[in-house]
Parts: sequence; structure tokens; C-alpha cells
Amino acid sequence: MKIHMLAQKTGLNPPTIRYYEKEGLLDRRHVERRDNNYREYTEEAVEHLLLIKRVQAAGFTIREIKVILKEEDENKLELSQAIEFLRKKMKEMDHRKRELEQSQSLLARMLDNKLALLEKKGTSENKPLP
Amino acid sequence: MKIHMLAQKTGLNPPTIRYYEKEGLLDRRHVERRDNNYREYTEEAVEHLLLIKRVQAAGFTIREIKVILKEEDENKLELSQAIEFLRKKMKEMDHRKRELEQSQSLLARMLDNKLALLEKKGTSENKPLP
DNA sequence: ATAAACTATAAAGTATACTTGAAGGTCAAG
DNA sequence: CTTGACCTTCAAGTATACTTTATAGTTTAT
Repeated sequence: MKIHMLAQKTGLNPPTIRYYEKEGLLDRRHVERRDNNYREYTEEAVEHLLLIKRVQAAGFTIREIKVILKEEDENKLELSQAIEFLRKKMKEMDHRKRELEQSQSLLARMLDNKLALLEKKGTSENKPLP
Repeated sequence: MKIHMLAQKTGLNPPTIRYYEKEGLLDRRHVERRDNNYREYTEEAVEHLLLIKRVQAAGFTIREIKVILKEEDENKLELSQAIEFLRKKMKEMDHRKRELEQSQSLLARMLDNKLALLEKKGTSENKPLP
């Protein structure tokens, strides 16, 4: 499929996809060139980009994603490094999750405070959401 | 206390603290000027900055933090807006948490795969972490 | 009293992750 | 065979969140 189609299927736009390729996030499993120099994408590319979106939303940088998603070259040293990296990242994600939870309860308290304030200021027009 | 002290207590550095002030994240509750034009920080500033760090780690931008942490001006309209904003953000955080969890199980699978690969390639020198 | 350490401002620089713009090649339809 | 919708590359622009640099005033220690 061509870049426009892939863009539609992934919710990204063409320049972003080209940018990801330039940054090394796509390889021969996902894209090749046709005679006219147009990029031709595989179905695998769709999954790959959706995965990138998810991992990125979880707080990874593009360079980090590149490290964890790159095609395994079966090199033992790099494999060990990738494993170490993944372990480290899992810990970081635990940490981030805890921070997220703490911030969430913080926001909940702030929300309560503000709701109480609103109550106090104008009881009549106060309409809490259903 | 002066900026250097606050920096030590919060793990930020002075330029960052000045930057936050410039961006409107600190107000009269946290900082004032002395005769020599030096900033004088309150103890409240320490808590405030630590809170900013936490909320930021949870994925908020500085502008968003500014909105949720700014001193309540007791204006009903802004209050309602802040409440709406907080509700929206809580939902976003739920979403981010789910994505984090999904990414985590994804990474766990990848880790398993890589560990299996490592097994296959060289059983002798393979030392899984304790 | 003078050097070292700390403070101030303003402006420029950096990194990340894109987005936009310019200038041109390709292709399908009328 | 040209128009319009795509495709290409490369360079420059944007937003966020700082960091660094330059220049200068203030305080503290010897």
C-alpha cells in the first residue's frame, strides 16, 4: 500500500511516517521502494506503527523505540544489551505508573476542593455532571 | 531561602526554577524579592516544585500545570473551567495508565522472546539476573 | 578590600518530535 | 495531453522545556 493509505490506517500523516523511517523506525519488513521511487508498505507496517504509537504514548522517545523494536540481528552482545535495556525500561514504567497514580489522587483532591468552592459560591446554578 | 537552597531541596537547578517562575508556575505564595533584588523563597515553594515535578512526570505540560495549580481567584467561571479541565485530565490519565500497562506487557513479551533467543544462542554463558 | 561565590537579566542555543514549504516527478481520468 | 491528486526530497519552521552564555550587580570570607 502507498503512504496515504498507511496514514489513514494508522492515524498518522505521511510526513510523520517518512520522518519515522528517516529515524530508523521502519525497515525492509515494513517498506520498500517501487520502480517509480514510491514507498510500498506491507500490512506489517500498520501494526508496527500502531505499536509505535502505543509505546510512545507510554513515554518512550523515538530513539528508545528504535532500540527496542529494531529487527533482531541475532548478535548476542546486542541481545544482552536489549534485554538489559528492556528490564530498565520496565522499571521506569513501574515508576511512571506510580507517579501517574499519585498525580491522579492529587487531581482528585483538587477536584473535590474546587467543587466544594463552587458549592459555597453559588448553590443555585451549580450543576454537577450526570 | 535563596534560589540555590531551593534548588538543592527540589533537585532542580536555579535556571529551571527561574524559568518556571517566568512561565507563571510560582506566585506570591512561593517567592518574593528582597531589597537586593534576590528572590526569597518560602517553604511552600519546596512542596510546590516537588508537586510540579510529580505532575510533570505524569505527563502534564507546563501550561497545563499552570492551569491546575494556579492560585484560585475565586472566580466562578474560571473555577468551572478548572473543574472541567481536571475531569478531562483525569480521563486522560486513565487512558495513559492503560497504555502504560499494555506497553508493559508488550515489553514483557519482548523480553521473554529475547531471553529465549539468548538461551538458544549460548547456553553456557547465559546468566539471568538473580 | 578584593577574590570567590552567588545573584540577576536577556538572549541565544539545544534536543525532541514533528510540521510546513518549495520544487519537482508520477499517474489516472477526461 | 493536460489537470489534479499523489508521490518524492530537502530545508526551514514550530512548540516545548530547558540550558548555556554574556554581562553585571551583591555578598561573604580572608
